[in-house]
Amino acid sequence: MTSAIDLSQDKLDSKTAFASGPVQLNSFASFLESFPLQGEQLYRTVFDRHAEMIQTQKARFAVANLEKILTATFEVSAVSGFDRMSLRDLSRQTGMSMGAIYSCISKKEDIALMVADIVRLSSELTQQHAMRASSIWESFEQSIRYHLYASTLLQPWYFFLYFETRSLSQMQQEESKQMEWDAIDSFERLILAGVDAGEFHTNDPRMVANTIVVLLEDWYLKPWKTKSLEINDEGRYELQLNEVESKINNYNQSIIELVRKLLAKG
Amino acid sequence: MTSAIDLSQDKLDSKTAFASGPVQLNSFASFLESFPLQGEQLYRTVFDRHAEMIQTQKARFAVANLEKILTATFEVSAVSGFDRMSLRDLSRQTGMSMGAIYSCISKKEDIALMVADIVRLSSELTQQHAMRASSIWESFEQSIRYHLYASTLLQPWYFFLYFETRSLSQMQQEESKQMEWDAIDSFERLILAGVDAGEFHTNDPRMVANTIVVLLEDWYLKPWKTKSLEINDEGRYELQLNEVESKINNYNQSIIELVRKLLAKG
DNA sequence: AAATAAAACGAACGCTCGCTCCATTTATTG
DNA sequence: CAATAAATGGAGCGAGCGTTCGTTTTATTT
Repeated sequence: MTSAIDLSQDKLDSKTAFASGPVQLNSFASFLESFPLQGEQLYRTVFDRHAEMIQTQKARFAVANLEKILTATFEVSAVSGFDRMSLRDLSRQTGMSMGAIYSCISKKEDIALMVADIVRLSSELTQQHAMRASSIWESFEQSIRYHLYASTLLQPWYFFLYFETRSLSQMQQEESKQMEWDAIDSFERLILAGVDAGEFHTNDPRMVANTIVVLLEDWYLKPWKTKSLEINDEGRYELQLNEVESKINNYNQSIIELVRKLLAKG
Repeated sequence: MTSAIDLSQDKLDSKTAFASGPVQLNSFASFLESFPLQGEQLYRTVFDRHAEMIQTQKARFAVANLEKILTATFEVSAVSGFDRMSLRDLSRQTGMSMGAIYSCISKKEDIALMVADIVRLSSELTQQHAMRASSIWESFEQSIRYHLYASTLLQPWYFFLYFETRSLSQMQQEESKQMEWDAIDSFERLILAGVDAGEFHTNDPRMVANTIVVLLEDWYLKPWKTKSLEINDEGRYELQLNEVESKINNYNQSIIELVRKLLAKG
């Protein structure tokens, strides 16, 4: 299903994994066909980037189990928090034994580390993409769209990192904060470029940049605001892809309109 | 110091406690002189509203200890989260024995309950106040100002509730969500009234309302964005009141400007 | 000053946690 | 088929948890 660029190799080098073609932003559907961090590939990436802490050798097994573990983690800890989730809960929820779980991780904290790593990777992809646009305004639109698409697809991951940062080491916590700074900086730079080019006008570029970032966060932190974004039992969006597509478009359009007003001249 | 409307009674009825005079919004300084949920009065309110779960009888003792407990809770759990904070941590931080702590609470969860209750109370005060303004625009300004003042004074409380909701019961979690809905609804109603009156124009009143609420949340969730808002050892703002005053004014002004643009006609 | 009540103390209890281990069974691979 | 890897499932470890309670200290009243 979906993209399925399955390279079918064990221990794939993580750097080459993202040399895949450019991500398409015409629609969420085309994004799904080109974005690498999803489905089997997503968990394979987790496996590749954390091989040293994983005892299971064959990617086939590890990938399947990592999917179970992470999915269950999101389900349980969205309600009660990561700290309150015991590995016995996790064992029950995944249907795996403690032993099986501990052959995919070396300690509980590893789960949080994996999530943090993937979100950071996804954010890097987002940042990289933004540099490709031809005009400033297009760059704006693409960047916002990419943010929305990626954080919709990886919503539980983004959500988890935001609320469970404090389960990570201080250094990791700082890095998460830095991700927000980077996002704000990046939008601010765009705005300043637009002001210099005479396309925009604003007295407070940082405030506008901050507003955008905060609205983008709101999208994945409070999915209940735009309801019915629940995923089905298999964690797929396909069944209601049209619906998701239009929700994203609406929210995207709202942000764009808002930014347009905030940066209007005169 | 500060307001000090000390009624010096035990078991004061909680409802009469907030019949105090109207809250002043001319400046943060005048807000501090009129807002009831601060200093001794704040902890007395906690005591009054949770007397049934508190063993300590004399308000004098309970109030002093509640202050220690809550202050320490904010300090510890801001770093490591409420779940990771053990009552032994709390005992160390407060200098109180386990027994002393347990004569102010009946179980750990009570601490989170107390915080949730105060934040809800503060939000209610905010909502009530907004109804007093004479013009729509004034109502806007007052409401935003009140939000900023209250959430600055009670920053650790608001912050704690946001990040530790999942330590509460499902019902309490729903109530917290409802608080956000109410805030958005309230701003949306103001906007719609302004549109009807021909003062504002917008295609998406809810988006504007949501943006305001999210920016107000950002203020107390990410104090590091506007730095140097740290309170001193005694938890007071007085030493740098001028600085706080101008930070709030700046942020308030930024929001107002933003809203003005978003609701501009033509 | 003595008597009474309230508050503070902190060792101890029962329990759950993260984590390990291992004999056994099941699946995969050469 | 033999050899290797994965998964099972539960017993068990020590640590640390929230909570209790008999005792001691402090405060208040008589």
